[in-house]
Amino acid sequence: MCVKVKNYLYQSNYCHKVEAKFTKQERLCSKKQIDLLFLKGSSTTAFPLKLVYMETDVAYVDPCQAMFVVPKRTFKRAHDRNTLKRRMREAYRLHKAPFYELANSKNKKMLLCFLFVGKKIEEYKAIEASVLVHLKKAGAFLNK
RNA sequence: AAUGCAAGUUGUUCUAUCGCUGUGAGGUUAAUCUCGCAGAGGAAAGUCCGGGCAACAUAGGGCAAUCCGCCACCUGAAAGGGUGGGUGCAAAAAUCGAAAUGUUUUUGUAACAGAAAGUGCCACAGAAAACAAGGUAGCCACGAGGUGCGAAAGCACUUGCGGUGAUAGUGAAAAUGUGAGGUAAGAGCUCACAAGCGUAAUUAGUGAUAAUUAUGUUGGGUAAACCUCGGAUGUUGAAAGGCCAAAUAGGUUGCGGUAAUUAAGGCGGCUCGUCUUAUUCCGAUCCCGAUAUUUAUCGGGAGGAAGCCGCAAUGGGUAGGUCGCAAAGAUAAAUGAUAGAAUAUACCGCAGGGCAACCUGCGAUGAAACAGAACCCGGCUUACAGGCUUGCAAAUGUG
RNA sequence: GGCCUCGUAGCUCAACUGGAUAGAGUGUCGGUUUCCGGAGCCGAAGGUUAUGGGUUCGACUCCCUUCGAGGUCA
Repeated sequence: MCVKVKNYLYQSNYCHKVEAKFTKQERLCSKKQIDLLFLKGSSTTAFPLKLVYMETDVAYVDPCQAMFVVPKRTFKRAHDRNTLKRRMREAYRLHKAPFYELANSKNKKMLLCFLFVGKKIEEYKAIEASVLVHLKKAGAFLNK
């Protein structure tokens, strides 16, 4: 009995935690899909970031896949690029849950790509704000 | 005590929440979940060197190419690094001396083998930039010519002739320096001394090298120009290389079918293959004949191929997976984000001490340098906030 | 990850085997010509030869260091 209760608890925890996870399946890795996305996807900007997005019907995409890009042209140092990517990923991870629910309810699948357009290293809060704006816009696209 | 420069060393810690990568155990068919463990530097950087490792090549030797280059010892697999010494150059100080110079000491510095094997180059200026050579500067009046005087010998003057390479001049650099002889004037032309260099011998030293003696010689610089000498290196790099099974359209080969039949006999390794004879078949090719409209159809002969379909094999291409691969380890590339707290230093404020520079205590602020592994090691180079240690520098304050 | 090439006026390129004020076109500025503009003609400015060292009497050139740009690989 005890084990069953424990398992139940774990499952309930899992339901809460899955909202804030970012596993490998949610990352956009396939080169073909990336090429497609940049060919056919539409885009929006809100200052430090730019979002390129697109609908798909690929089987292995659960609700969405996302990737984060910082151009080497503006940031020469590897560690600057790393910090920016980490901040972007973190912001997306914490705020993606409502977007996922929307997508699941509409039965649609999305590919997302966040490009860093700014030329200075931005603080976490600025990035978080722009990610929120982008997610709202993508949600509006889903609603259409 | 503070300031600057150089070298060495160090290059935050703790808690909470939510995560990331790998891995072990457990549950589950599996996806995945839970728990535990591990997870970025002194340079991970530049890729400037040297290895390991891998594949290929390889009788032996040479050429080419690249790298290294005073000596001894220590360290290292090697490149390299360290300590000490030698030589050259530069600076400073001391000393001898009238001075130059020399000697000694200290500090810094050197891609520090060879320019006397050979080739090339050395702008402009200058006579000349290297087997020497020489002018309307200068010096000379010996030789040659001319003029004058003179009986002649000779003397004097002179030179678009001649001699000279001392002086001046050029240049980054000018053929070793000083003195004497010598001479028309001069010149290593001769001699003495000194200096440099080569060779040989002896002595000291493990050695680089130094000293002495003998003998020869006066030969500019450049090897970070080619080059010579000595030493080292086979070539290519993880996109190396091994393994795996799919899909796609070609190529080649084999078998079967489309359509290649049947019968008899011979031979062999005898459920099969092959040969001969007779018979049958043919849509591709060639030849002949007939019909008709260029084309097409029909008949006969030669000939038994090519094409198409299926299966299998083979080699190459496209695109993957996995091993290589790690007590960090991926392949759109992890090692984090947020919140709170602690402390070092700097700055600010207040108080105390001190003649002063400054020091001590309390409060507020609260990590902010350079920078992110991709096969692994060792070195080199470059970047670096603040702390600590050591050395040097010039000037100031106090005692 | 390995390897290779390049960096010169605002721009595009020269400068021989080290030799002297680094040159040409274009652009800029000034003058001239024209009623005005353009074109033409004349003249001028503009360079730390990417950076910092070294070799040499002398470096765009040779050697080393760093920075930046570009290319290439089965």
